[in-house]
Amino acid sequence: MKYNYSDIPEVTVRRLSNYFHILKCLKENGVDFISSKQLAALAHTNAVSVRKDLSYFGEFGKKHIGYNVNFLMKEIMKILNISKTNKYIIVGYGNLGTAIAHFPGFKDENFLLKGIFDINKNKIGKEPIEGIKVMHIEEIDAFVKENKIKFAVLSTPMNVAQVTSERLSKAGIRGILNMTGRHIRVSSETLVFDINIVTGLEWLSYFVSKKGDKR
Amino acid sequence: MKYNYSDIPEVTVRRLSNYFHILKCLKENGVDFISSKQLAALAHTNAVSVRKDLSYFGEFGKKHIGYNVNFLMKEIMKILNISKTNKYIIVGYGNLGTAIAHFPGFKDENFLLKGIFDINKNKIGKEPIEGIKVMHIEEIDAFVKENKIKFAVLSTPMNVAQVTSERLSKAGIRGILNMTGRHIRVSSETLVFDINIVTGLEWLSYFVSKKGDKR
DNA sequence: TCGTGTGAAGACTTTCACAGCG
DNA sequence: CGCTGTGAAAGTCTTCACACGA
Repeated sequence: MKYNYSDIPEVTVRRLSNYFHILKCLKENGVDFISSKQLAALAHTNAVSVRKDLSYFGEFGKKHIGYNVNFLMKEIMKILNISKTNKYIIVGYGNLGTAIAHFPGFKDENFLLKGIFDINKNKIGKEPIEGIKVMHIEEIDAFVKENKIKFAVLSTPMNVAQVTSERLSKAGIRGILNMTGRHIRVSSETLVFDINIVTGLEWLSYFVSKKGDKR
Repeated sequence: MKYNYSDIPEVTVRRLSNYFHILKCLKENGVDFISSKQLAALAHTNAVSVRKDLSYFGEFGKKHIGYNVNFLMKEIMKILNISKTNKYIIVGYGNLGTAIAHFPGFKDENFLLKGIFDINKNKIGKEPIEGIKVMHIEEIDAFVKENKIKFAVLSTPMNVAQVTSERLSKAGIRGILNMTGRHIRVSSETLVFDINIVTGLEWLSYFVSKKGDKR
């Protein structure tokens, strides 16, 4: 069946990214085909959910056999718009920025780091990664426009999260991955995805303490 | 009205953690009272949702006035079970582990780092943070039991994520914050919260590319 | 038989609409 | 009035049940 993009649940998109990471892992281990049931088990969900999620975008499976791992990966990449390289920058090069710059997940997934920005004089000019220099934040605007950068990972200290995100939005950044732990408000032209590490522990704290109560 | 814990939406718990971070920020800025509408604006949601979320746990607001920031913070801390200190450990002390160990968000929120574990001989024995030594992963079991640690942040390389998480679960860890980017499967005794940075960029990639289509 | 794809039913969440109270 | 708390309606997402094909 054919769906309109507006019919597609948000959660589906997030799970798709999940499936993709699992498929990548399976491919590395030489798995060629996988059923919705097997994929579901690995993704902590259920088979129908997997099939439904995929069915929003097309019919990728073969009856009796399941899904071709490699083919399904390529289809998900098309859907997520990661078939071609997406350039991104890191803004705020402290511990977190360093971790992200070296995180192996990005390299294999067509996200290409193009620049790092900070305000610390001692960091600026250094080249922590082959070909990637740390630049002063004043240079962001020109750099983003010249290199047509769409995505930024925001890893500055909390107290400058808001002002920095506004600058990114004005420079033309279309998507901000906000890891500062502070909420930011930007123009509706720019999308924000929040990753808050502390929230993760709080969620665990709640559910661990509730275990034993009837559910 | 009184609700059973099983009636409470999962999303509500996650938003609660959000509200809490915002309230903390407001308190620092000297704000004493806030309406559901104001809080909603800061949390990227709407007023009814804020009130409904809170109403699952009690009646914390004052009509005509709104919510007392300090009081509401304390109530949310009770709900999330973070009124008393929660001890946690970091497992895998690479770039990401380092970033988490120094992340300011944890300290102010009653999450107390008690130990760091790795297998790298050059790291073991060091004391990167006052009072916190890096220990060998072999020591985890004894340490967790002796110090009654419930929570662990998993920041090892992907290829050892599964085996390490099993070890944590066996040692008695009740909640794992999984930042490895790999899916892990552990006994149902242990809860897992996944934070995958790459998923964030993929989500942004999808929605940025879909902007302009009717929604 | 085994596994996909999918309308329809059911469950869960959000939003509406309004009572209640300072 | 202005703002909270909450049943009920609307909307969204998940699960059921089954058609279909290898």
